[in-house]
Amino acid sequence: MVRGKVQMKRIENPVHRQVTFCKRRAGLLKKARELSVLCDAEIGLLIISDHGKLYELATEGTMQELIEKYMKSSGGHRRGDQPDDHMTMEMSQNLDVVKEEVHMLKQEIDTLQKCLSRYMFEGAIEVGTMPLDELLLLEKHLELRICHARSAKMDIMLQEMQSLRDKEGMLKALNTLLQEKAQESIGAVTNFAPLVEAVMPDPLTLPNEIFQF
Amino acid sequence: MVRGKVQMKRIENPVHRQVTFCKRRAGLLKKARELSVLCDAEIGLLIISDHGKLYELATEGTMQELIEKYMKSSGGHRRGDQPDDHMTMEMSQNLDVVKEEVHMLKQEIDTLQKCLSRYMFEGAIEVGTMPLDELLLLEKHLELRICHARSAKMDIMLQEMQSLRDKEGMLKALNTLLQEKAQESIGAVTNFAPLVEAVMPDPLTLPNEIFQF
DNA sequence: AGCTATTCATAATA
DNA sequence: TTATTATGAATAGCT
Repeated sequence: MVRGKVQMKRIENPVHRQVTFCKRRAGLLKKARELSVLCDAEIGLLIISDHGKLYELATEGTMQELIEKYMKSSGGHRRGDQPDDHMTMEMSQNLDVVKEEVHMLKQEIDTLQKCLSRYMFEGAIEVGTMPLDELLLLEKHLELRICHARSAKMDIMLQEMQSLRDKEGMLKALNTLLQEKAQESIGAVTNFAPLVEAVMPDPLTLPNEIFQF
Repeated sequence: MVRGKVQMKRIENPVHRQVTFCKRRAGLLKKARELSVLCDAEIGLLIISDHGKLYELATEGTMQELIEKYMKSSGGHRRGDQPDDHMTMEMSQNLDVVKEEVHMLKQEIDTLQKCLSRYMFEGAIEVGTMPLDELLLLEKHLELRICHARSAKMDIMLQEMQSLRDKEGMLKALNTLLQEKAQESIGAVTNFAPLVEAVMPDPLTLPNEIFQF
């Protein structure tokens, strides 16, 4: 059963990965077909597994035809309007530069993801290898953060308490009013119990000491 | 809300169709990216709406590269190609696609960096805006991590204590040995004070209760 | 664009 | 692979 949110990173266990690949591939193909039918869209889907096996879906005609169509609509360039040599060279250089940039960016993302997952999840794993001074620093850092978190929590809870006290005041006023009205209409009848407090002790009027933070 | 099973046929109402197309297209692209990441698969996805608008996804490199790959692995029958023109067109399309990718990657880096700095340093800054449930979760998470850090610290300190006790034992043995030798060589002289303990009380022999954790 | 009540997809497991 | 099932995700119908 699905425990917790699924981590969006490569599944390292090969068996799990294979099973998940099977299932999600089926799901993806199904969704693609559904979108195609429901919304009258043309869809081409290529999936190459990590073992290099190819799966494909083309909702209308063949993949070849779809690729032809793609070439036409995505580029705007057709066979015929040839840019001159200068243009071609410039594009080629741009392409290299941009591809290089993509590579760098991907590396950066990789690093950041590792860092982040270390900070978010693997707190337990690497402390075993840390020297004492770093551990003391980490402990201090965590204590500080927990302090901040608790203080924020406290703020919220105090706000809520205040709002509850406000409600208490309003209810009490209402209570008094109702009591007066009741006594008015009943006249001679005395010792009429308060309407709200007669039912049960109002938790809002309990002493504040019960709030343990 | 979703009433009953969705009929798997073209949605006739153009507005509904457009809305559904948007939503499901986003969902399909997301699922495709997830499959690619989780299972290390290479995926190409082309969607052409009923109005002829093109949407695409290539998880690794460009759509063109993927199509090349597809051509090879699926049979490799192409029509008579004209390498020069084809090459030019491909580069031009590559450039657009790769630039798009750069944009996406930069956004991802931005997100990751924000996340990371939140986790590393700015614990105090954004907790003020977090809802109570997230705060409680954060507190728990931090408590767990501080537990691990403390346990690691404790391990190191216990190891050090053990090593100190070992040293204590060795020194005591040495002390005894020296004392015997001294008594041997001096002979008749009695009440010769132990060599080490005469200088100052050995801190290693103090009771263990001074270690306060 | 957001918001929910639902249906759907799927991770872990066998 | 397939089947099961507890859960997280996706989304249809409305605002």
